[in-house]
Amino acid sequence: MRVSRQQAAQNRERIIDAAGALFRARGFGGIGVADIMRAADLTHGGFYGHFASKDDLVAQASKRAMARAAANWGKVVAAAPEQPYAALLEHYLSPRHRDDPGHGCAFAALGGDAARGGRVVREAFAKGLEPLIDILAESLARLPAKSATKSVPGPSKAARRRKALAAMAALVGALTLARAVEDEALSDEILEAARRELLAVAAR
Amino acid sequence: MRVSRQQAAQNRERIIDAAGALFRARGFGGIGVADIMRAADLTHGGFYGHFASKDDLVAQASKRAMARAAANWGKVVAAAPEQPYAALLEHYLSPRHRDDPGHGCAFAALGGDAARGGRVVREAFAKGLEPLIDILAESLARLPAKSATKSVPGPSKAARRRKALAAMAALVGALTLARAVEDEALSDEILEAARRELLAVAAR
DNA sequence: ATTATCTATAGATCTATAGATAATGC
DNA sequence: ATTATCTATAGATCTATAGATAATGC
Repeated sequence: MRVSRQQAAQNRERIIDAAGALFRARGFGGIGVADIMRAADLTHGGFYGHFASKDDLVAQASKRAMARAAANWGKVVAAAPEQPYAALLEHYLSPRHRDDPGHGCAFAALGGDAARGGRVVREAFAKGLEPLIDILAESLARLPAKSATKSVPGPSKAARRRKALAAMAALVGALTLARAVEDEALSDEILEAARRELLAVAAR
Repeated sequence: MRVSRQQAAQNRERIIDAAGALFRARGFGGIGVADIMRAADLTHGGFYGHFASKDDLVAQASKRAMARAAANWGKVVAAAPEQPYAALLEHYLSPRHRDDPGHGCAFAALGGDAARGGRVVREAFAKGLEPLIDILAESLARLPAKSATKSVPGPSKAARRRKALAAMAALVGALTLARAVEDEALSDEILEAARRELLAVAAR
């Protein structure tokens, strides 16, 4: 039953990936170690050879989900060099993202859980937020000027970071609300309102 | 050990209030029926005389927390008739609110949990959102005009609702993020950024 | 020989129920 | 007599660990 060192390392990766999806879909407390191991095609008992505790896995899986998000955002921005900010909004606030929390943003799916979590988990969330803020700030700097006649200087670096933090909050909140309400028309309305207002603000 | 009909009704209220605080502080799954009953100074077994199930209590407690929020927002707005929107932002995005989730906004504390919850819970969240949106929309309509010279018409009713939904998303997201990150400076920065940007947008 | 995984289980906790108890309210 | 609450417990589930097993890698 024993596997090679390389295979064991791959198994560990599979556990983290399975956990990332299951935690986002069901919450940190909503899924057990046994179920995660089963999803990774391993048995329950093998878990503690890979991780010190469930909380350890929670932090690892959260970190990876956030790093994946940053990579994803990078691709979205690169694919729309003319209007990276609008592309990010479209990407994040889509019904598709709303309807698949297991493969979506960890802040929207697990922000509330993280708030009640331990120090290690909350540290991971603090670290994982920064790259996303950077991408948002960068995309805000590349907004098309509203009128070519006025050549006002763009917002300062501090202002861009501030706007990026506020935008991130709006994204996370909109997705959270859109998922929390049973009413689908209301859910769509929330996504649409956030998309439109964020874009209007950025166009200034 | 039996109590009067009136006392029993009061006991029921105490259970709902205790649950409201404990759920917001620890999540729907993070606290058990026995603990809630203990917090209400009752024994575990008595619970099922008052509620059909834990999920029933989850919905009741969520409803009450949201109704309380609406009443609270109403007071905040009434106390600052000159700038109700700014007062709401100040109130919601305060470190005090961030540091006491047990007595704060149910959407920020339990939005993620609700998204994974049953139909009854999600219906309660959809219903509970509307009064808050109404108060936000109303307070947005009473914004001081930026310049008295231009007498532009205010935003339409539909536009106010859209702006209210986007603002609500930003509030919930900012509080969620501020609570999820371990870094206190970053947490303060998030609250401050959301406060400032939301106000700037509203002043247009 | 080492070690990645498996089987089995201890110990804790959680929802829900059954039956007993005792005070209220017709 | 009714019923609000209590005690006690069934049955399920969850984290973590102990010890066995079997294939890898020195």
